[in-house]
Amino acid sequence: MGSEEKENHSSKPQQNVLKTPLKQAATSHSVLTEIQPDSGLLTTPPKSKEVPHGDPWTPTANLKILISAASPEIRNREQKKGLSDRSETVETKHCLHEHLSGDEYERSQPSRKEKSLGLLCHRFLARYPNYPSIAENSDICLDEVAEELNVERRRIYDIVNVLESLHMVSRLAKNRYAWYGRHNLNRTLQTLKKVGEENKYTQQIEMIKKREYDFELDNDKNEEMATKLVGPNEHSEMCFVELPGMEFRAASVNSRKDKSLRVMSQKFVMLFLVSTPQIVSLEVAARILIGEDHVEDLDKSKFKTKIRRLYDIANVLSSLELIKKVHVKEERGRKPAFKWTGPEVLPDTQDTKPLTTTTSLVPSNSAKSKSPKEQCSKNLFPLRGKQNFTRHPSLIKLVKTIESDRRKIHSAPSSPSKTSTHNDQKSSLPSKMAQLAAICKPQIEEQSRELKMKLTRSPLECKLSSSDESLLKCEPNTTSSCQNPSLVQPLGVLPLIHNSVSPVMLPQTHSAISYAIYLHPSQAQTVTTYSPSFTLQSVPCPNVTRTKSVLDGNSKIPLSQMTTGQGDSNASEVSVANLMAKETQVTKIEFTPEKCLKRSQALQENSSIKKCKSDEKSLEDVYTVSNGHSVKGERTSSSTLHLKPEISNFQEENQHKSEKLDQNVECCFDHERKGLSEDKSRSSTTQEMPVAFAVSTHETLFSSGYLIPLAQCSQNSNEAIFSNKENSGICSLPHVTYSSPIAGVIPVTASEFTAVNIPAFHVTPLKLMVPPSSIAAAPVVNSSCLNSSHSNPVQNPSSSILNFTLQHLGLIPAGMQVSPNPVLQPVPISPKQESVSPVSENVTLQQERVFKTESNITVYDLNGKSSAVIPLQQSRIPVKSKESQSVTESFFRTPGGPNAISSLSSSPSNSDCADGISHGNLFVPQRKLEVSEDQL
DNA sequence: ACCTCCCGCCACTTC
DNA sequence: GAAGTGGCGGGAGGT
Repeated sequence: MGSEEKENHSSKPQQNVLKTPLKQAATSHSVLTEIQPDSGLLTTPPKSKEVPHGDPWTPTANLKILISAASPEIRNREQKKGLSDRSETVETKHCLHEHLSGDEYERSQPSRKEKSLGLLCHRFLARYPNYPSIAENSDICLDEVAEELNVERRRIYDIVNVLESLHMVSRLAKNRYAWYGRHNLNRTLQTLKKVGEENKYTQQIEMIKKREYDFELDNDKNEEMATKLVGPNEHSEMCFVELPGMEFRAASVNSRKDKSLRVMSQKFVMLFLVSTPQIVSLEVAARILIGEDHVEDLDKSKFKTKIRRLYDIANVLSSLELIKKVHVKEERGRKPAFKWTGPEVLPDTQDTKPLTTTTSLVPSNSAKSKSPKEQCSKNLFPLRGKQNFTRHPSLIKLVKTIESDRRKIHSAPSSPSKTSTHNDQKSSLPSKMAQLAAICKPQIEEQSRELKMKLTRSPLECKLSSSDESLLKCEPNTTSSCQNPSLVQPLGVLPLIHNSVSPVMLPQTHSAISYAIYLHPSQAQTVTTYSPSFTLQSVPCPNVTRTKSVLDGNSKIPLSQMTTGQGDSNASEVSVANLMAKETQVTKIEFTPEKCLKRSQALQENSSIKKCKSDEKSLEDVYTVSNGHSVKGERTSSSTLHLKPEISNFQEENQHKSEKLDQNVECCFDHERKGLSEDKSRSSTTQEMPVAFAVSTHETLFSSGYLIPLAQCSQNSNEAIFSNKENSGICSLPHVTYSSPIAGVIPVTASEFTAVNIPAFHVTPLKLMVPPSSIAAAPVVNSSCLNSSHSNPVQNPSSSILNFTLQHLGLIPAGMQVSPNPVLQPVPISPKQESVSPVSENVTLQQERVFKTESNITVYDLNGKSSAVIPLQQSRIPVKSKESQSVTESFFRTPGGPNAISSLSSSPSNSDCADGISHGNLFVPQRKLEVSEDQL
């Protein structure tokens, strides 16, 4: 969407974080003007107010404003400079009014329609990139936004709440949210779909429909039955479904969250995802939502209120192009309904496919495998996160300072729990993390040194201190790195990552058990030879994931993958060095190993996946071994959660693209591909990887029954290399939890991150991030030892590490070496996966499923033409539509976007599922419904 | 008359 | 007590 473009510009770098909302107001106005299609406010904003006094740009207010809008940096500057407070803002407005003629002013005051939430949401979305790069600072200051958009903050809450339900934003603090864009969208949708399936929404929908039908027939008995049937599922619904890594924020919001728009929004989305014709009428949705709360009281007022809220949600979802309005025509008349136009969600993939599973499973598992209640992030994550994190002594001081600074800087997060706050911040700010790391690293290092000198060194401390640098560097990456570029969102991931990754695992060879090899960070530094060739530079969060690859003992691992992973890591690093200038997101590189690991973890969590059990065990073993204690439970879950979602996205692609390859491999490749293919410009693509490095796909099968996260190792190695002092200078990051065999696990508190983050706000972020785990792992191998077959300096470390690892594990003969294929190639993104293209306007829904049913839903296009016939209810025997009719989508449809296809494509699977669930016992009379699309 | 849904009151939270 | 959040529903604009 156009939003993306604008977003890219508008999106502010982290620096913006400090920006004062008010100050920007002037700027914001200008921005608004640009953005607002409707607004007649093209006028130049008040000069004096718009630009901070000292601001050099002041003279050409308009021009500057525009520029500032386009240039985050400028805006940031302005913000920093600006001291304006509310009064200023107000004045600015007044000035604006003055400048405008009466007519203009009136025009500026949008009509009711122009004030619609949907439109507002569009403007809001236009301010941020769909796929913000890690480097980009995507903080959302509600005050600023409200001013810029010239709306009351209350409205912004409506938008933000819905976006939050999709994990497109998360609350960082009072008045501040972090913008993730669509990075997490797929994950979220998958999770929601799973939850929806678990909640048997399909059944509920059918029950409600049946009820209605019965009601029409004056059959009250059936209605009662239906109600009862529906009732059982209701229980869990009120919980807010969170993604791993995102949980803290959401949970922290407040006690009202359960009733919040967020939950409603999620449920509403679930309804679409689980229903076969992905059309949900407001009435049904309202009833289900109400039903969950109280089935009995469907009183009109409540129903009305629910409908109102659903409109609010629908407007936002429509702006996101996830749904579009249609009308369902029944005998009674036509009812407002919405049709899912968002990306196809392949929830089952995870379960079905172990490989992909990793990714998909993680998120889904967390949400799905567990009861809805369990899913509630509140219950699950917060504690873990906190518990797991232990603040390194050396950091305490720094942290305190930072925290104090932070308080000064911005209001503390309103979120209830302080702990949550820490977590939130950590998780929420991947990019920030990187920045912070860069900023803090030196400080931390110094402090750590001092502390070391003074304090008695426990082995752990030593390790930590030594590893700090590397760790710091790594973590951000790790977090962000989450294999999927899309997943890059650091926020959510970080916390988990820390947990999971941070533990440094010592290589242990369990003959039969798959395991991850982790080296102690300290070792890594010590042992690792710094390779100059690898220059760690501020890189937009490299996607390097610190994954421990756990492979299925049985599964074959193509060396290529491993190689690929390495290559990726290398490539990512290299690319980083090369591309840094560009600020390309190249850094985002996914590592197969991680995916694998994640997947395995996910599998563990997800009992449903049977194939992976062996993997799971292996993973557990790994964790156990690495940590020395049973950390796996928590960490695994957490890590799994984070990873899964990310992976899931790729999984989808993988499934489509390469089934022949080992799933793990596929995942990796896909990720790589995506990563390679993507540019910033392509942010629109679902998968955010701006730059992907193509890794040679040659499949070398690793005969050993073990899956070793070579890629990770490689990464690690590289990272480890970077971890050297030189590197340390470059990036610093908060620690993650470290586990040493001896010391055990040293958790780093989320607060640390937070603390670290604060400084970052001020400082230009360094982006190089390396997963701690990777670092840890890498260190073991000396670069010298490793370089056996490395044509590229860059690659060498990874490959060497890989070989070393393999040999060490006995997976490969000592003499044998595996070389990573570091071929960097841009990979074209499959159209399908490109979630959104700004430009797209009309999408044709190609195939609607036609069921052999008496009653079908007719889909009408905007013109009132029936474009498709859709079975109102899922029939047991779906027949693929022969008539695929196109429905013109009025809004910002992304042509290539997954949406069009997705919904349709997904429908079959959904129908299947739905059939299984819903049809199993219930027979729902089908009525003939007509669905017509309305313009939004 | 009904559909939409903006608007803002006000309760609840958090600081 | 102030500010931030956001539930809630009156009621107005649209159709």
